[in-house]
Amino acid sequence: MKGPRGTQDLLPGVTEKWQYVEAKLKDLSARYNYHEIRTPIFEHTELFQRGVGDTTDIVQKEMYTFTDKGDRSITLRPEGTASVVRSFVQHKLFGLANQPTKLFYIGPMFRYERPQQGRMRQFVQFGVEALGSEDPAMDAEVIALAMNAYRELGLQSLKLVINSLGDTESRNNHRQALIDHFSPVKEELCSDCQSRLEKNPLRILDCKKDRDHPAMGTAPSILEFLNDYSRNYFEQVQAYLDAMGIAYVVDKNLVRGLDYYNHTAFEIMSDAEGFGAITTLSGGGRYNGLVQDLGGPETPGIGFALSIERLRMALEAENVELPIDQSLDCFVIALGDEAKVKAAAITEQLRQAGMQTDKDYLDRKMKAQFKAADRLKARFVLVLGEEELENNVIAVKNMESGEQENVAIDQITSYIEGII
RNA sequence: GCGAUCAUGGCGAAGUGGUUAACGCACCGGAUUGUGGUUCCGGCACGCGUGGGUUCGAUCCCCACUGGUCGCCCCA
Repeated sequence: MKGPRGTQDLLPGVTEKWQYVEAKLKDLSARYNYHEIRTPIFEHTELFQRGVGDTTDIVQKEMYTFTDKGDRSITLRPEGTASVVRSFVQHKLFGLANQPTKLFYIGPMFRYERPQQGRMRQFVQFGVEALGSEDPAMDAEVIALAMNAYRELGLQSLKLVINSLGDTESRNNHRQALIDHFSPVKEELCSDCQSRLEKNPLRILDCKKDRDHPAMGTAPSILEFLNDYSRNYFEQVQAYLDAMGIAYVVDKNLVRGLDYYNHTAFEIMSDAEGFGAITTLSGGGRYNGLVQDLGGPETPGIGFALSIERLRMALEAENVELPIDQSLDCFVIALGDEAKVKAAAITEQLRQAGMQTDKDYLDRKMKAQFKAADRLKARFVLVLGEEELENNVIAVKNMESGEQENVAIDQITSYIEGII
């Protein structure tokens, strides 16, 4: 038996790394005053159709959708924002005293795709959403948080790319201009671009095959279509980033795959060696119309999401060692039947006193028990044999120094507490 | 969804149309009747992703399926 395609089991040895990363992200969120929200991993299919957008790849071909026993169309969430906004509206969080509402989430997402390194059918995203503020400083805060998530874990080779998609008006005007621009030469474009023309004309600008087509150079840029408000907003976001000392590049061809984005869009990519075709670590942007689209009051929002899998890939690509303590305080060795019983009691006593303690359960020879203790990185080995039992002591060996001494059995816990 | 490639013990990795499927690491035991290392000796795949087919006979040939990886698409 194997797990379904595109899924993975996280086993002891790596779960510790995940826990470390997750704890870091939660700590980071707390410092920026973002609070955790947990939403269901499945939702009504309609939420994503309306929220993410009917024309997106996610909705058109990547969703895990099924009908439940009550004949409802259900979808495993492919991303986090739609659910968070739905919850924000449903529970009327816009009415709370503290605004903007700053939320973070972490959990599994599902997309039906052809898996490869860094692209899973079930993957874990951490993301934040700030709802209720249309301040360029808010955009900068979210970007800063995203960058720090990587920086604080030790990553160096990062590239922050930003762009503005403008407000809805700017965006739609630009889209139409692109369609007008490329339609006359549609037949000369590659098949991908011909379908992009309807779906997502901005993508054409990114095409590798049609890079040299004459229409490329003359294509209208989004920046030309930004109205005054949009242009000014984008400039202010950059001013805030500059003030915070966050380096970025503006890429006017940066397009996000989800329909709800407007104004600020950004992506963080890894420059590290050994990254394949997939270099995007996280992405986000502003979505001022989404709350209203999902039935709430007109409320601006901005957020981003990162994949823990890709974050961990980046850590490995940059050879970042996470400071994970895998040692054990004590390992108790028993020799003889009588000692075994006493050793079990002492082990339990040490554990209750807070020591990470283990013992042998395979009736191994003393030598083998020492090897086991060594493998487990035990700091102290406690040996209880017939001699010790007779004298009511237990031998305590410091595995690092090699020193060993006998300690009275009824003193053992306080003795260990004293030296640990 | 399209194209390519791969699949042998816990891990890495040889291999051949035909008696007992190399080797390395790890693990277990012994040399060393109670101390972690080294060395030496021994043990460890009724089995070569799954299911069919070809054949006197297949881990090795063919087909399908499943899964991994890479590229495209797209993204996190």
